[in-house]
Amino acid sequence: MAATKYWLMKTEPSSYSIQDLAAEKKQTTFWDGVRNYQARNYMRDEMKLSDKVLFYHSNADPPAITGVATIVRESYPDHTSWDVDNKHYDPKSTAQSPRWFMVDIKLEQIFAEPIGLDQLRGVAALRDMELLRKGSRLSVQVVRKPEFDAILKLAKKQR
DNA sequence: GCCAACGTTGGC
DNA sequence: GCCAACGTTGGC
Repeated sequence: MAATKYWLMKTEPSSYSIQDLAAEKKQTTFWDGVRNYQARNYMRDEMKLSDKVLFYHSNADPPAITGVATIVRESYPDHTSWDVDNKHYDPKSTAQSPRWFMVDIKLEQIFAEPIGLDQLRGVAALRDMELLRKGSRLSVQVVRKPEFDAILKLAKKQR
């Protein structure tokens, strides 16, 4: 069995928050709307069942990691990409030849307190974390295991 | 609302 | 294939 990989996925809570995920019937959702090739490639090629995902709220006050989810379905075409009424419609993507892909995630835990960017920046173990790099915009990012562990530890400490 | 940092598009 | 113009992201 392949080693568990760790990821971070961004969402604007005004469009979809971790509370929305918690309110889903089975606390699962499909991660639609990604329209960036690198982020797509991560989802399509590298995300595997039971990989862990840090759930990040961007454009929030404060921007913060709010919990953890896990991959419960590996990549399949993002059907919203050929839905003309969808906000993320892409005329170049069709059911016959899909351009965009998504995965399903399931909520594992909501942190008692969101871990804000400020707090993350203060942690030595996270010095090289992609999220904290200036100009880091990618909505699906790789997280190293030591980084993931450090964040879980922070989440525990503040309970 | 500003704007730096990116990614994409399209003329050449 | 270059690169200017444009659009988007996302912290502040």
